[in-house]
Amino acid sequence: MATAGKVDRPQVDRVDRVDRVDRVDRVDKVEERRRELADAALQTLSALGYARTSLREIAQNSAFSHGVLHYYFRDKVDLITYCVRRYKAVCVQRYDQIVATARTPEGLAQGFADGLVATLVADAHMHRLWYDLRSQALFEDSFRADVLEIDSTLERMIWRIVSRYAELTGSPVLTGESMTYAMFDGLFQQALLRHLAGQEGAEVHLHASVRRLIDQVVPATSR
Amino acid sequence: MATAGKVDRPQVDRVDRVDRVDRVDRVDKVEERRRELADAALQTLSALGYARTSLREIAQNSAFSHGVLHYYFRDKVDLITYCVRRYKAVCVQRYDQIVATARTPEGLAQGFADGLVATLVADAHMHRLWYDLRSQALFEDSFRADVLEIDSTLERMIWRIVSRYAELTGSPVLTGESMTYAMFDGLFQQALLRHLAGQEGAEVHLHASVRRLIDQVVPATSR
DNA sequence: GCGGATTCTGGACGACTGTCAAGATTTTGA
DNA sequence: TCAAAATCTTGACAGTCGTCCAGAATCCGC
Repeated sequence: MATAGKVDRPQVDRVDRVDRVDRVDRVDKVEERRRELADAALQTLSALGYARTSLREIAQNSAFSHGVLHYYFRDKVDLITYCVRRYKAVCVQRYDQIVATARTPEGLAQGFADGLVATLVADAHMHRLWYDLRSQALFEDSFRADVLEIDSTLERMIWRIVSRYAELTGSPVLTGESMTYAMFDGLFQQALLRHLAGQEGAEVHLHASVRRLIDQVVPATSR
Repeated sequence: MATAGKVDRPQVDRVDRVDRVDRVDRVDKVEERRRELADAALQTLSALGYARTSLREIAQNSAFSHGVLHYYFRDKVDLITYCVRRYKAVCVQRYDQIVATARTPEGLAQGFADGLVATLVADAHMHRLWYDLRSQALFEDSFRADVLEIDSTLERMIWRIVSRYAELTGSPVLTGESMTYAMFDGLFQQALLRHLAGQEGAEVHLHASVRRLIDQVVPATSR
């Protein structure tokens, strides 16, 4: 009868070690199931888009029936919000491995451009979901806070790469954090639409324009 | 009984002047009603977003009942597609007046930045609809062709401004047509989200970053 | 002003939606 | 092992959706 959201156990008299471990296990289990359902939701959303995704469809892409969604999530907005947050986790881990390795500025720039093109092709459905949800945030303020937070995360991610590049070249970065992100995001979004539309040059064009934007944002030092 | 789409009149024996005028009048009248309904649809869509807009809601924002929509449009996709096309017409006329007047590069750059900020604030709902529909095109290929065409139109519009600016300063433009558009679009989209989220600095930040991007794309000549 | 074509209304349809709750099933703790 | 708690299934609910259609209302040439 109790919903999973509020993990309240009546007998909280003796809070010994065992009980605490139990509770953590319980919470972890609930959280794990939530993640499982959210992943099914993300898969469905990235395939159909926000406007055409129903709870029953999500449930069919999971191992459970549609009723269980209301056991782990208050309502649809709660589920989608959780999905948006989860998306961030998947997203950040994806990008950060790009920066870690490179030592030369050329290697970093090339690795960055390569990485963007690679994820453009490999994760196109996930990326279009992001742009779809961000568009929803223009209308529904339920998602807005989370979307803005993810945007900030991506912003910092781009900034880490660009400022690292500037550090390696010894030049300053001409644009601010958010402006830099906005421009790269614009390039990526354009490439995504073209890629999904089947335009052949999309990937190559993205690669070239990313390389060019890097050089534009941190000017080449003549040496 | 006949639907308005296929304007077929049985008696086409004597195609005289009067008949021809008649037909034109008929077509114009149907087209006018289509535009009227499409405008109601655009108003509704820009208020609610694609996912939450129903045909009945659109009809309520017009002077007609919901049945008439299927008299002038085959189905929902047909209506929305028509709306997307109509959006372009509204859109282009809006921007082109920005360029026409300016004579000095400074005037043009300032007018451009001012214009973008002005439309960001005044037409925020229309702009968020555009980004919403463009996101839909990532999923539904019904809209894709029209969306891509509108994107090209906007691309050329931006290019006209930037290349005119370059012409006035005597410097070349460093980036291509589509890359230039993508970057400005990224800036604008970021500003739109922040503006709708109520962040105060959004407009000022857009203005500053647009000015900066202009100078970045066509380098200042020292003279 | 009449008669046919055009335009519009409003209701009905089947399908689908989010939400909920009663009960079956499984897990858990003593 | 057994009862209670947690978890899951299933069916039902009140709406809303896009679509269609019979007929009312309007327009227009004669």
